[in-house]
Amino acid sequence: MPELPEVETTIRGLRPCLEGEVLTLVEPRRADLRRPIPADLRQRLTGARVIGLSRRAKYGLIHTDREDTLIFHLGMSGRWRIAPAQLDKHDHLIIETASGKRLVLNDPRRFGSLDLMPTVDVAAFDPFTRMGPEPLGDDFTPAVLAQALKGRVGPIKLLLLDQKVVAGLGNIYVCEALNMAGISPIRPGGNVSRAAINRLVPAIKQVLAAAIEAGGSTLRDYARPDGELGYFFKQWRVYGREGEPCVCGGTVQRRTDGGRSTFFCPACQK
DNA sequence: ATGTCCACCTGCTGGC
DNA sequence: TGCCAGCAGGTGGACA
Repeated sequence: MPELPEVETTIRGLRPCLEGEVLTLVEPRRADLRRPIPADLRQRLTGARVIGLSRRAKYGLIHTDREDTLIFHLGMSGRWRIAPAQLDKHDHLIIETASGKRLVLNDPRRFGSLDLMPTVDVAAFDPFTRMGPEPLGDDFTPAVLAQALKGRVGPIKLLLLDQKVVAGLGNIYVCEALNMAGISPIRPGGNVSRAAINRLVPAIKQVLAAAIEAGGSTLRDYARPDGELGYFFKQWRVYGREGEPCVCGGTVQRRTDGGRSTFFCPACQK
């Protein structure tokens, strides 16, 4: 579920449920996920009004009129469920609003996180202080990426997964963008030509934008009252397609880099 | 600073 | 049918 496009569509899906709403119940069901859940979360959020929701990289932010911001990360398996028929054992946070909306944060593997910061201090949230640019922002340009890759010897695939280089990409979209740009995942970062970087930056923006588009429709499915989980759209070119044809006519292969699967086409990715 | 390995956790699938 | 290895969209700490 959760790379940048999934977090973005999650935020868009949560907005109609939360924006302008007063939180009447905020109930953690356990003390920790990846990190401890702030002990004062319930006290600080109950009675507050949500004034806005936003996203930074793969983090979702829920801002309240008490000058607090709830920062959530979905890890590998996190998702929000809207108006669930009943609680699941991995529902770790329950939120209810004055108008009767009910949401739960579900995360079986518990690699996600919940943090609460004064809104004015959000930029100082530790993970944010080390992050590179938003890939969909105007300040993520070929020149900026070229500077970040300069002199780096690690494979480009792993560098794009490094949130300090660019913030929000995950395993799927890195594989997809490298295929779109015709760049080998194992090419050393500093060895990616400027022409290739000029293809890579728009490829990243394009694949993320297309995924957000698709994610929007899937989230509507996901929010259905019957709880139908039809949200796992796939129109990937290489990810999960080992042995299948690439658009170039080559065959998609799979390898392991940094302990994670890489899907790529050796015929067109150089 | 950079690169590499690994731990964190549950659930699912495929092979025997 | 059961068991077990392997794998899954992420992050960050330990170590060379």
